[in-house]
Amino acid sequence: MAVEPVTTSRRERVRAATIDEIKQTALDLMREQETTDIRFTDIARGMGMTAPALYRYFGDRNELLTHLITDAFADLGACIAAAREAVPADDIGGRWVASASAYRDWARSRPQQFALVLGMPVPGYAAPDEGPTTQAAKQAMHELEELFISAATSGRLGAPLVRHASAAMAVCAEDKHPQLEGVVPPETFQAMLQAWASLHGVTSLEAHGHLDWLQPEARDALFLSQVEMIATAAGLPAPKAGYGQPLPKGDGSTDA
Amino acid sequence: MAVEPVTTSRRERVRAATIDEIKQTALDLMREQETTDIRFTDIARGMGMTAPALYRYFGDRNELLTHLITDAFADLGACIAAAREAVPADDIGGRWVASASAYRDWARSRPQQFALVLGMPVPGYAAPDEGPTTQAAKQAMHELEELFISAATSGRLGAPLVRHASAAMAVCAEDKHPQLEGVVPPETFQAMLQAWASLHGVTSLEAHGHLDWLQPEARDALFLSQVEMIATAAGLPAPKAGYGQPLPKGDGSTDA
DNA sequence: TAACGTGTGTGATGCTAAATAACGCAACTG
DNA sequence: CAGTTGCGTTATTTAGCATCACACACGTTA
Repeated sequence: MAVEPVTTSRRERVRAATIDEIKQTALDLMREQETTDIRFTDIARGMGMTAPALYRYFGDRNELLTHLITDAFADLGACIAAAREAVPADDIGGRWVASASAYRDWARSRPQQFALVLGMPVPGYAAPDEGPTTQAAKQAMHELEELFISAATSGRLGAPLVRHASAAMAVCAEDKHPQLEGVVPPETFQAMLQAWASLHGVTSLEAHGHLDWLQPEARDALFLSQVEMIATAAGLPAPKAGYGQPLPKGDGSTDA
Repeated sequence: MAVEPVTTSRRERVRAATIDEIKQTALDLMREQETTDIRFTDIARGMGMTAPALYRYFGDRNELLTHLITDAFADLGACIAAAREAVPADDIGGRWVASASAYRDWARSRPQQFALVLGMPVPGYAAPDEGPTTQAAKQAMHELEELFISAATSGRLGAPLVRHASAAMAVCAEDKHPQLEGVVPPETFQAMLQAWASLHGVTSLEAHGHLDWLQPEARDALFLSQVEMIATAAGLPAPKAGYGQPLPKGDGSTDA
């Protein structure tokens, strides 16, 4: 930890801090106003500045949103990873429940950011081609893949409920994970995608308010039973503590 | 079919046609521009009118969007129902595959409308309290419920993969379907919600482009295997034709 | 046939917010 | 102490939502 005097100039550090403050203010406004449609004017006023000043830091509104999206992906991935690592490595089922709960809690505690990354982006927002969003989405999902890969390599992954996979699926699996040929069969790859989709489905419905007619306890119960269903269908072992309680929550501490 | 001269005046009919044209133009623009953020100016120009004229028909942009949302719900429900009814009533599994495929096809063929009803609404759009959207969402989902209810009442619904449901879930189930107490046990109600969530998940990921990295054939395979997984987990019988082909597609003929 | 009234569309106008331009200020540099 | 660079400000332009006052057209009524 030697002092490196010139790697980052003072100006650069101040600038980085300002950028962070802009992004944080934008997120705060999103939560306050319950929308992803934030105004440069409001962000600036929230910081005691005027709108044009923000253009020194972001070329336009799209650029700010793109940064928020990539940050959100990284944060989601970090939350999932943290929740997973908080459970002993030999408790695959426990790690699955922890990861899934982190996914849900992240979405519930930041519905706007969730919409930003996994819903339809803000109107007028055009994702850059070969966008950071796509790449970052893969990275976030990789945290879930990690779980399946370690389960498979340690031989603790049972056969999925759907035991057949098409040739196209096998090609895609091999294309995506060439190093896992033979270790993770196509139907397991398929089951992993199913798990992601099902987890995303229940999370998405809840985050967007489509389950509001259920009592909160019933929503919790639905989520846990969904997690159990997914695990069973994917061949993941049961958690050692059972499916009773949501485990330590990965709440919003790693916020972008 | 007697001629009823005065029930709807000529003016009223012309007005209704104009309203339909406005909504259709708005939907066309959404598809063209691939966004839910449509401008009154553009709608008007597309009809050879000017923007202020639209305010004769809709109080403001929100009101138009609300109508589009409720229409979309009705259309989604109609597509699902049509696909379901196209399969013999005794082929529960076939009806499930048809319904799920209709759900997917509807979302794929109208990604903007899908985002409108089941994603996060347009920025700046505030859903009316006790909104038509919530009520219409229930109605659309009822088309899926219908399947489970008829399966259960005819005794062709097996036990779900997750055989236990919490007390809160049981309360909600009874609260929602008081007439089905005893016929549809809480764990089946829970399994139905799981099925909806899982179906929505894979559909949502695909509609929003998060599965674009898969080959189209692999996406089809993933969807079908997901449908099979859901059916198995929910206790629905297998379709008589097997899970091989997507069945007659409920494509976009009932458009709003 | 002529006057009237309702429904409908238009141009003019206000407002808000994104984005740009031109200018002033402060901090570091030699 | 002067020059450079980066940051922030006050105009200004542009675009779109929403409202207003006015004009036209159609159907009705005298």
